[in-house]
Amino acid sequence: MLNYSTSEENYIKAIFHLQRQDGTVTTNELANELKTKPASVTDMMKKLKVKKLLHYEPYQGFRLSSEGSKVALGIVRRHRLWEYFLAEKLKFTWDEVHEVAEDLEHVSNKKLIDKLDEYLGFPRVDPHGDPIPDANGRIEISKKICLTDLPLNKVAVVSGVSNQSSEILELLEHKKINIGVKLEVKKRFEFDHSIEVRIGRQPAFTISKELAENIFVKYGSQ
Amino acid sequence: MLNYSTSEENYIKAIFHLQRQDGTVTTNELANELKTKPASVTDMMKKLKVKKLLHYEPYQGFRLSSEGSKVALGIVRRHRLWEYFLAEKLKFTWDEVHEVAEDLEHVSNKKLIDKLDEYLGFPRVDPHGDPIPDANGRIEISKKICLTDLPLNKVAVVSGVSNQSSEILELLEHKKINIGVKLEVKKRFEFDHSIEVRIGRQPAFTISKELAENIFVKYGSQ
DNA sequence: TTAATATTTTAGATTTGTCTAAAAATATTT
DNA sequence: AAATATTTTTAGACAAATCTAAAATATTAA
Repeated sequence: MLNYSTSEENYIKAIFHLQRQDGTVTTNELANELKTKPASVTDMMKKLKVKKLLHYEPYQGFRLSSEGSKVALGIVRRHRLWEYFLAEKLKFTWDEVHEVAEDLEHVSNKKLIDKLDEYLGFPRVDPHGDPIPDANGRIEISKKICLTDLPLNKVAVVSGVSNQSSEILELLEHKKINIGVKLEVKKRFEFDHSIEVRIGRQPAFTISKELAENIFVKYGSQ
Repeated sequence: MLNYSTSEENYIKAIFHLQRQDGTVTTNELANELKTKPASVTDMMKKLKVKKLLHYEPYQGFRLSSEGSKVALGIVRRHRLWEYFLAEKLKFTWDEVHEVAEDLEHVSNKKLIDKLDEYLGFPRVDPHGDPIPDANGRIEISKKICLTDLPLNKVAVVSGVSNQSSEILELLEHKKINIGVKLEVKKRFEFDHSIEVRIGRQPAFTISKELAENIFVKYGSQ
């Protein structure tokens, strides 16, 4: 595996994350994600195409090649292992780890990362609940979990409802909770086990324990 | 404390290490140390002078300013803490840690480093025996230690002899071991506790246990 | 103390990654 | 389908860090 610059790695990682929402990524999406300009994105896309890390034809958007995906999985692996280390060993809180891991992930010494993995006991998910790719780049397909078990502030995609009655569907329709909707749990109330949920950037709203028990979501970036 | 590029940090660190051998560092010395060209060194020296990290007049060599020394101590702290982590926690051998730490040292998040320090139990020296600066940049002045206790391959400076007899002085003179001479222990022999010593790049030679017990050295980079 | 040699600096070029402004291509609206 | 708007790309510039070759300065040796 060749070595890539910090900048190249950041582009690859961003495409990797945007890809699984769409399938192909656009220039503006990527520029927005990386807080850079569209012209810079085009420049970099040409470079990464030459290096065979992605599929790209002018004006057609881009998608990682299988080599590009391998590279991305390596970066994601480093990022998430460091996040786990920071939270588990150094006692950072879960919301502080991402920023620090953004820097550590670019140290790409394979032996370092594999030994870190071993030291940490081969963790399967990072502090946000995202799965950690193994040394061969394999990542666990995220399983369906009940909304009652979703960690706070973890974006997940609604993937199923167990009770199929018309009553629950009426309620789901009213709350605009459909299959494929991305949401996160903002708060849990001990009193009645109700849950405060937010869809995208809309205002949060509350759903009952009964409803939450019947909603299943998937999370994890792949 | 401002943030410096990886390249700037590597120059600052190299000057810091070369300084304590001489006092002022020359363009060629630094180019050699960093495996770069003299012209590149001059370019960087101008930049670091503007940033007030060093004292420099054309053709006169350079020396870190007090601000530059502070920055250098921060880099050395990060480097040595990571070395300690790699050896102690990840079970790297002492000769592998330097290379990996060269990359990790450039992640300059103060909270990360201070928490790492705490996690490691505030170690005083790295796996090569070099002292680790504390969170305020204070570094332990290295104490005299007996040549019998000097770790292998650790360059140290001869700073004293306990037995002052003319017999020992004759022997020391013959072996060219004088105060200020830099040497390292290459090997210890269990059989007679004799020690193989090397001065600079000259061929190694052996000294007896009796002699070694009377030679004291200082080590640590400051 | 000059002449030869070595060191250091300058001048100008190159690479990487970024930017702005303008042009080209694609999408959307009326 | 033509006009308008949006997106994407190109062209050209710039900063950081490096290099080579030539010029300036310092050191050494005759």
